[in-house]
Amino acid sequence: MPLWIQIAPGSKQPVYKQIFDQVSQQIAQGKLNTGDKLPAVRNLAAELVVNPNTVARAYSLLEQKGLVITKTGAGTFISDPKLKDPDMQQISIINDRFDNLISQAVNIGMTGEQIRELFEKRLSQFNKLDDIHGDKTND
Amino acid sequence: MPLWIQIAPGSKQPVYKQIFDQVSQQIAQGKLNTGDKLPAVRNLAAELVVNPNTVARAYSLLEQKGLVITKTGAGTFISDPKLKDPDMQQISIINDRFDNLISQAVNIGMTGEQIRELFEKRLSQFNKLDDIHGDKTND
DNA sequence: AAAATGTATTAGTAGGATTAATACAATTTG
DNA sequence: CAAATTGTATTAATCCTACTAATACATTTT
Repeated sequence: MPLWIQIAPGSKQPVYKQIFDQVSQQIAQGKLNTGDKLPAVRNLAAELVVNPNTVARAYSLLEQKGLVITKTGAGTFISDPKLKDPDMQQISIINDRFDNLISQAVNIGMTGEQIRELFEKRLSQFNKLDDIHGDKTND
Repeated sequence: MPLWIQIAPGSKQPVYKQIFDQVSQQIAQGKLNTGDKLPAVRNLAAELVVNPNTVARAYSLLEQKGLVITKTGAGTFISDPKLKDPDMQQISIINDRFDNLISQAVNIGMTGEQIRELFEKRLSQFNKLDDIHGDKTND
């Protein structure tokens, strides 16, 4: 029972995200280490009194972020520690760049729709390349 | 009858945004010029067969973006000539920035869907500047 | 004062996000 | 191999937010 997770009842955050955040945090804090096994989805679900699917969704997100590796029948395990915090830090940098870019676009008079069109056009250039990852597309 | 606005019935875009976009565009194209008066909210609403509040919201957005000036009792007028003719050079700079940003995101392992998710979230934050209306921020 | 205009408040509606119910698939274990 | 354990997939119910509507109010013009 290495896991200490608490769900805030009246929180604005969805439950699956609360689980995701707390596990992420505990990995970052070193309370969970590579190879550690997370509770089975049904077990954690029972403990938190939520639906197993909600836990499964959190685990799925964790795997998507590279924080854990899941093997059906075996369990869900903390993965390599190298992919952890830097990822989140990078994402917040990317968010800032998006804000800045959108702000510039708005300033020259573009509407949200026009900005989105531009973005989608550029993104489609890259979509071919990320086929290599994209087998777990369940959002 | 200076205004030519069409509402797409099955569009994904909300009506108020369609109105906003089309008026913006007509300003950019020079079909509407500083000082021109927009139709009264009730008149345009009747013409488009939508609720007056929907038109009012579009006008409100336009004012928020600095494109028009509204005076209760008088009407709504085109204001600022700054945002005409969206600058193509600027747009190509923005395209470059998008490429660069997407490239960075892909490099840290994000999928196209994840990048789009981030982008949409930041964009919606920008569109959510409706707060100048009233302080009914009761959420 | 009356008419014309935009504004504010409240309520109803639709669609997406979240969670739940249930069945399925893969792995482990005795 | 068979049963138990684990994660996955599919579908439905629920909840929440954004949008639209109905109505009353405020300001300016005439």
